[in-house]
Amino acid sequence: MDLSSQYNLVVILGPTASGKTSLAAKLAYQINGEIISADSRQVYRQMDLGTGKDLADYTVDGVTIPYHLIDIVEPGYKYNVYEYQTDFFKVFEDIQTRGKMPVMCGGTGMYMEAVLSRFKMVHVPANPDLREQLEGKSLSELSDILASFKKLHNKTDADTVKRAIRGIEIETYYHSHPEIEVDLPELKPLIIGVKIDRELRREKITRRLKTRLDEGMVEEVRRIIDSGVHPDDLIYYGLEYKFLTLYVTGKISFKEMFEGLNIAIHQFAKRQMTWFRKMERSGFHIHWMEATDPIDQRVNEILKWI
RNA sequence: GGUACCAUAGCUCAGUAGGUAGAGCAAUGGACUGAAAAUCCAUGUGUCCCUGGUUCGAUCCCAGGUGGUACCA
Repeated sequence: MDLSSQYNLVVILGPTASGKTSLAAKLAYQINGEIISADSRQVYRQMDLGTGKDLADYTVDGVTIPYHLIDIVEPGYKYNVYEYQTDFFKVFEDIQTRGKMPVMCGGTGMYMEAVLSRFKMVHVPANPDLREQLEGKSLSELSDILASFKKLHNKTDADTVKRAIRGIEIETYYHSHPEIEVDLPELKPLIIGVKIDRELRREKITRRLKTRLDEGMVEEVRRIIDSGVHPDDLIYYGLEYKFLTLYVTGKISFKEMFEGLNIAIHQFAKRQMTWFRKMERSGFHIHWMEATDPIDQRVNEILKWI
């Protein structure tokens, strides 16, 4: 009997600093798998230390496990859920074709859910006529227009003029193409969650932040800015890139940067857990495992389920 | 050693004409469909430093302690 017939995807999720990458790599090594990253920031090239890429984690016993959707776009670009979903399924089918097991690993809840819930998302091209028509309207006018639609698809936050216009654009497209259907592959996922005690998680985050600063995280940000990426674009990536850019451009002191960033990462980890709990409530079964349990023991346990 | 000022939430501080108290930050819970490491919503938190006095009643007034800060010696 083919063991891989029960599941066609393994998912490893968890908050930042839970050690999910090493677990995913070790597991992939055992099951002839390849990793599909689900991280909205590791898609960017050059943003290594700040996004915690830890590429060394993908090497197990001298073998480098193939990984995907890391280093695929340039800093400054605005990657999004739609692109992620498209890229994911492309890679997913490719891995399947080659007879290997896809292992999705990451902490970006919305990206993972867009895949697991197979959100209906199609390419919506820019609509120049519509954009011209909406030009000059205030945010509240745009919000009213957006609200007047009987929502078919788009539920994005319309908190800036640009996003509101894009929202209207997407909504308009869906209304004028009601026949559109998306055909996504069936998923039979085994979902593993790595949980870590709250206090331990905070300690690890702070320790890791210090290490990465020692390793040159400030220089990395400086280099990216020098290469021509506008500081504002970097700030919008949040966390490390936000606080380090503010520090590098002299807006805040080192102390303010360190303390503010440390707190922000703690808050981020909390939000990640909120998302995972919601996924459970909405019907996804997550097998939780303790981050502090020996990694081989955890891998063996997962192997039993597969 | 003397003088002055201070002591209230995890932190920084406000306040009570004497009726046991409130902001910001932090923390915690939640939302999330095209920037999601973003963005947004909700919720607490207390020997008001200690002891005594005045008072129906003291976190607040008075006295003494203790600790801190500044200046003087």
